[in-house]
Formats: sequence, C-alpha cells, structure tokens
Amino acid sequence: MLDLGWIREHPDEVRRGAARKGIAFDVDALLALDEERRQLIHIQEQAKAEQNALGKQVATLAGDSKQVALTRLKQLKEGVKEHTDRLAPIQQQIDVMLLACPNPPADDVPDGPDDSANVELRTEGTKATFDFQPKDHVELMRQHDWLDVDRAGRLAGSRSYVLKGEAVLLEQAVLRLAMDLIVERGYTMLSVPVIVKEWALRGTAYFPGAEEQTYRIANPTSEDEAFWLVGTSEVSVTALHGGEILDHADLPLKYAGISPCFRREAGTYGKDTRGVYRVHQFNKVEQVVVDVADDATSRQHHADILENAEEMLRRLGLAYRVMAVAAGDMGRGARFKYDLEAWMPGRDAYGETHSATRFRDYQARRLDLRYRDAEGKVRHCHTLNNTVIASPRVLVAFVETHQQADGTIAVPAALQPYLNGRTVLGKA
RNA sequence: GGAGAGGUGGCCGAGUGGUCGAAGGCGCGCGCUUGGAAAGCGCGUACUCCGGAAACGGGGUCGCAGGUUCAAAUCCUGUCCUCUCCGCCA
Repeated sequence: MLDLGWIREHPDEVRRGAARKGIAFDVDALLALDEERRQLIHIQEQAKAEQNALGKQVATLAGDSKQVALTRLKQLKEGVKEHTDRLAPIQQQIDVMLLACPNPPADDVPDGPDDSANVELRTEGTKATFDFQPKDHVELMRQHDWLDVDRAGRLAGSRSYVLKGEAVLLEQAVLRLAMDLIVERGYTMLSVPVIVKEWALRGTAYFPGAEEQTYRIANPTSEDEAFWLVGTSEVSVTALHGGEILDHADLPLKYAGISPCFRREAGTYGKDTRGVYRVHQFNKVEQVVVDVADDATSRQHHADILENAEEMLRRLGLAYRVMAVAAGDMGRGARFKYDLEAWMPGRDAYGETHSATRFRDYQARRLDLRYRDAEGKVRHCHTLNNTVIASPRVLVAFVETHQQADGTIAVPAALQPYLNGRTVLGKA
C-alpha cells in the first residue's frame, strides 16, 4: 500500500502507474474521500477537545454550574458521535481503496499488458542438445517408475502427483542443495506455518485479489478470521515481523523459508496439464530480505537475490534466461520483477522457475513492518523476495536436461554429495 | 475437549471510574563528576492522526472489537493470544 500523504502529493504518478499496470484506479475519488475525511476529523476533534476540557472540570463543580456543564457535555457527545458515524464509512472506503491502489512500477519496467511483453535481458548456460530422440519429463519419470499421476488423481484430483522412489530422493537432494546454498549466502532458514490468518495475505499484497487462487481452511480455530493455506512461504516469512518496530542495527533480515505451497490454479484448465509443471502442491525454498527504506540498497538486494537463484540453476547445470517482467504482468504490489526461466527441452521452451520481486515499502506498510533508523526516526522497511528452488517444477528442467540416450539421468557434481555420491539416477 | 490464571511502555512491574500515556525499577541517550572507568547525581527516553512553514496546539492508543458513563487501563460483552492442570495425541 502507498502512503496516503504521498498519494496526495503525487496523484499523477499514481495515475500513470495504475495505467501502466492496466489496473483501474480512481485517484480523484480517493483524494475526494480523503479531503472529506480530514474535514470531519477536524470538526470532530475540536468538539472532543472541548469535551475533554469540560469533563475535567465537572468533577470539581457542583449544583447548577454542574448541571449546565453536563448538559453541554451531552450535546458535545452527540456531536462527536454524529461525526464519528459519518467518518466510519468514509474511512472504510479509503482503506479499501488504499489496499487496491497499485504500486507504480519502476521507470525501467518494460511497458506491456501481459507476459508477452516481458523482456529477455540475457540468456545463460547452454541449452541441452541431444544426438538421440529426447524424452519429456513424464516419459522419463515413468521409465524409472518415479511418477504416479493416475493414482494421485484418484486420491487428490487433477494437478496432483505422487513422486516415487529415487524421484523423492532427488527432490530432497535439490532442496538440501538449495538450503545449503542460501545459508552459505548468509540467510537464516525458517520452517514456517503454511496455515495463516488472513492479515498475512493482505499484508503481503496477495489479498485482495488472489482469494480465488488460495485454499481456505473450512474449520478454522478462530470464528471471525479466516485461515488460508499459503501459496508460498513468502507470506509467512515476510509477515513474521509484522507490527514490529525493528532496530536498524538488526537489519537487513535475510531469511529463507522452506514449506509446501498450495495453489488452486483456478482458471488454468487445460493449461500445462502434462506432468508436474503446474500442480496444486509443491515444495519451495524462498528467500526474503527485509531492510531499510533506501532504494539503492533495495536494488542491490534485488541483484543479490537474483544472483543467488542463478547460482542455484548453475549448480543444477540448467540453462536459463533472465526476464524483466512487463508492467501489466507483475501484479499490484511489485515495483520491479525479474523472472528466471529454465530451459525445458520437453516443452522446447523456457519455463518460469523463479520470480524475484522488489516491493519498496508496499508490503511493509500493509504489514505495519517498521524500523527505527540511526536518527531514531520510525520508518517502513523495504521488502524483497525470490525463489531459491521450487520442486517439482525444477525437476522438469532437470531430468529433461540431464537425460542420457538410455533415459538415465546424469547427476551434476554439485548434487552428488546429496545423493550419496550417485552420478546417475534411473534405470535404462 | 474440560478446569483455572493472565495480557499495561524496549524489558520488569504498579495501577478497580476523573488529577493516568500511565508510579517505581531495569535498559538506553545526553550532561555533571573522574586521570580514565565504575558508582553517584541531574535531565531525557512510545506510537499514531489532524491543523501548522515552523514553534507548537489538539485527537487517539494500556492485546483487539464493541458497550455502559459527562468521564474507562480500571466496569460489562465478545474475541485473539499466552501460561498451568486434566484428557487425547504425531
């Protein structure tokens, strides 16, 4: 969310930002409400001030003068109540609008309505080439009896999967490699709740908007606030310090969450249905940075979390490209977003495996996540996040890239220690 | 699931209707003292909103949301969270 005072000062920037993102937002309506709100507050507070002053005298008065004061106080009370009642719906509308107001994209974000306008910044690694007929990940995993989609469907419906045998060991090896890498880079691992209260999703800017994509818990422990399954541990990790005032000396916070992730994938019928590319439940290591409100610092962190993810892909021996996500495709909260797309031979295309987002203070304001700077001033933090690794999607690129003529999978050196020194997986 | 206790400032902790944004202590900051330090002494130490160029003035906040009252940290209701005991349990 943006600071209302800042919106007042920069209505054109807000208007232009919303337009670039293709999000309808009526800045003028918001500012009109704000104007009305401030007028009401002013009148109401003057009455309150008189009420307080007179109220203090009441205790010392007696007889007629006391009766006069009490009568006046009753009037004042009614006046205050009237203004409070008028203020409440206005404040509520403002709150709703503020939550909906998009973060203007940074100047260097490419323009465009959707992912077709994403810009390829560079490609890294060499796409795998084969002197045999390569198979896609489904064929490969079936050959090794690593995947059971049919029974998974019976158990849990479409977009479910059962990993089996060495595939499970492979997945765990990849996750372990990811954790060791990110710890090596100075991050603290967190194992976090995946069932969270609604404020955490609002605070990270998923709500309002992503309710349709999120599983809701049917029997929550609380009657009045809904519980939801997170689609990424970004939600739990970023919201971890929500409502706190951190000390600048403790910043930056560099966390990495590991958790299962749950996504309804509503509205994607028929899209990416083959194999384990798009599924309802997966496992992910996610990096999150919380630091001071400084754009240069944030940009540096953004470069760093991008590099961490690139190192992960390098260690897995995967070719990939770095994309600058277009304004219309980056979501309401992002200021700038990089996607990493790994080469997937079976799709004969790059497929998204990582998403690195810089928010400025957009999430922190919603989360009330603040810090005290060196001068003692309280400010909202900046937050960023990026995938380290998400499985099983990365396994698509992995097995398709490292397949050999007989269908077995060559294990890159970096992963071998996590597989008891195995250099090849699968059976011919 | 049953029974009970409690949530106050960075921390500990007092406070059962007005003089309480809140005693006292700890911590922290500044100053005095000292050869230097400790001790000691003094001063200062929450967040937020509105008005104002500022100085400053005012509103709100004692888990959260309502209610009673001229007036609520204090009374009432609901709710969230924490702790203890019993039950169940990976």
